Amino acid sequence: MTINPEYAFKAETKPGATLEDVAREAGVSPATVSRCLNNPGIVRPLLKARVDAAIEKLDYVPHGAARSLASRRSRLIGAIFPSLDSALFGGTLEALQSEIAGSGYTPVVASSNYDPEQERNHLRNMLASGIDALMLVGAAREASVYRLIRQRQVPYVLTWVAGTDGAHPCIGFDNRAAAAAVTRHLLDMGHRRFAMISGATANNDRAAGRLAGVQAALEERGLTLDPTRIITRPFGVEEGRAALRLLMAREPRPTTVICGADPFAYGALLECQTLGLTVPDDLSITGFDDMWLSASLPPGLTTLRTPRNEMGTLAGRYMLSVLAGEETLPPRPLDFELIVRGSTGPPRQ
Amino acid sequence: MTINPEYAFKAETKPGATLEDVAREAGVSPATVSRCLNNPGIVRPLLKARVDAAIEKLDYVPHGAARSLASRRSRLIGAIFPSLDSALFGGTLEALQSEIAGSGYTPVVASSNYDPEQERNHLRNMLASGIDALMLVGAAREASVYRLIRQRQVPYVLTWVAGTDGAHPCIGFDNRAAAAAVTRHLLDMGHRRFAMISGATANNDRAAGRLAGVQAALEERGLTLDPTRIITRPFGVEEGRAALRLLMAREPRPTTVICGADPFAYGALLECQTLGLTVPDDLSITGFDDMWLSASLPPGLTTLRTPRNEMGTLAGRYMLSVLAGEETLPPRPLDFELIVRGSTGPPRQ
DNA sequence: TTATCGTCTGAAAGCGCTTTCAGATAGCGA
DNA sequence: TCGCTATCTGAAAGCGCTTTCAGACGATAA
Repeated sequence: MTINPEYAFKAETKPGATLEDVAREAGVSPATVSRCLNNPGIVRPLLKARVDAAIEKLDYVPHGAARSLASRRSRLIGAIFPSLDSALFGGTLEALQSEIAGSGYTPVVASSNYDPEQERNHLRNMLASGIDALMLVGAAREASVYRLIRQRQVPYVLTWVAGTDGAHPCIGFDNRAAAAAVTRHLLDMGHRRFAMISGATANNDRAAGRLAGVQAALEERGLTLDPTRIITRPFGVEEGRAALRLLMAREPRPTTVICGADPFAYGALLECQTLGLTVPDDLSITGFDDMWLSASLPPGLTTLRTPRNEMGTLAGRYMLSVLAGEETLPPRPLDFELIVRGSTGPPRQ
Repeated sequence: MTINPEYAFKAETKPGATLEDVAREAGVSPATVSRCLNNPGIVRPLLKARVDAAIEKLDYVPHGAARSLASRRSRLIGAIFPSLDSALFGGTLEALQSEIAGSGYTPVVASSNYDPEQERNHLRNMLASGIDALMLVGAAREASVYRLIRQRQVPYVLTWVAGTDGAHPCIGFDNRAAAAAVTRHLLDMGHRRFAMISGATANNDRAAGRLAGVQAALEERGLTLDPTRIITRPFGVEEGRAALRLLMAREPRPTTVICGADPFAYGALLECQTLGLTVPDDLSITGFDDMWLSASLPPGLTTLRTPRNEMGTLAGRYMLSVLAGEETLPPRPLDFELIVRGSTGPPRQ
């Protein structure tokens, strides 16, 4: 394979026309060109046309850094996710991105790998690059992190959680209530022996909230979730599979397993097949998030659909509105929806 | 819920210490502070310590835009993906991000929704915000797009494809060869009646390459892929399901279905269950990419593992190295690997 | 026609940092 | 002790744009 020398770049300065060039070409002052760009309509149509022509002719692209410096706005919005390689947060990011793109903002993203230390580093980086606003996932983090953000006066919004009692602007849903809804669905069908496969709850208030929701709903009916019936694992199909095997190895077997995330449930369903268990007759299984396979994987996974795209969209809209200087209150907690499919049914007598 | 007034931001200017403040505090010149930040080691340890203390004390964070403007580097690397809500490109993004994070670069990302028009817009945006380098997926796009990039002298790299005959720096694998490998595996088992479920090939050279690879491998053995045996669909499980139903509705039925992406294959496998077909005895099925469920979904999906994380890592490394001014040649095409699992076997007599 | 007002344009001052260039300082040999 | 070189530091000039301020211009009213 021959290497085309055309792309043997050096790290050089880019030439490119400047606003001053455009001004000269159009026979106006730089100030006018700037106005055409940022506030057309304030400039006389005739001049505007001349400027537009000059821009076109010189193929002018404004210099972002210079703009940011002079205007004190970077047009960059930061977003830090716990992970990006699952479709879960990808949907939120995608939605956020489309929402803000139209307003000339671009997201800068980072993934923390569920590690507070990494999150903090990315945050520092982003603050240094002058992001105008920030989106985070979850509320559980050290107070010093929030202090850092507030000190820089960067508007921020937390997603995937709701109701921090007004301490932070949140755009999300109540994980606890959602998990309780799942649990009640099972209780109503007559289940009494529960087990749960949960994501790690340290630094993850979503997972913690879901666990707490299950426990609370059980206690409402005078039941408790035996700690040995709670398996905590990193998210993943194989992890769900292994967890289910563990749970079914001990008598008395649970009649239902609540999974804190869909991948766990996929694994659990598949393992039931392996173990020769019939779902839902031998065991009811529920997931969380209604990811792309939940409708398809037989017998269809009963799961809780979370508004993952909506959160991205609304978070974007919220930040844009704050940036526009509008008085904005974050919306109430978003709705979730229990999707009942074939994987849940009454327990066998 | 009461709203805490603490976060009723306005779009205000941020105060924050400047480099000059630090210089004053440390009793040195701004130039020295700048050097401490960008080129420590060139400055006397004693002074450096004083500066560090001042930075610490004032809680100074450098102003990214000012830096970019003065240094002509934004420390931003652009990445445009066709989509972000599948785990496919998420892995690449995640890997890219970790690779460049250590060097003080941050990715700015966008998703084009497989739409060239959107891709072009994002590109313009990114060029305007002064990205130092750019990662794209695939090679198929209008020449004018590449012209735009070259004109701005922005180093770029294409991923998920290989070998554009040296026209572009690529970090990826040969989709055509990969698909041919899958096909030969099936040919060697004795299959002769093939069908394919393919992603849309317009503006998607990965999908096109995979299709071409299958056709080429068949022609090597004197076979052809009947156009009516090729179903083209947007990626998705349900789409794969529907496509399989179509393919099996017509006699003579194929003995094997090659899927251009794993989600198709998941759908196909599930639909076989519905139709009462035994895999692989009645039908062999293959996927592409070895996504997270391929090992778990019974009977295990034979698929082609693509180096999706590796591409992110290497693309990041390549761009960093170009930015560092090193003479860099992009690596040879990356390896792929055929993962044989239970979903393929010899055709029934 | 002249005075007054409103609208639009241009001049110029930065935004906060990097980087060149020249000057200061210290170290060394003679 | 002096002069020279090698290091390190500081002064100052921008980087390309936004935005304030004042002035120019045309239009309207008297």
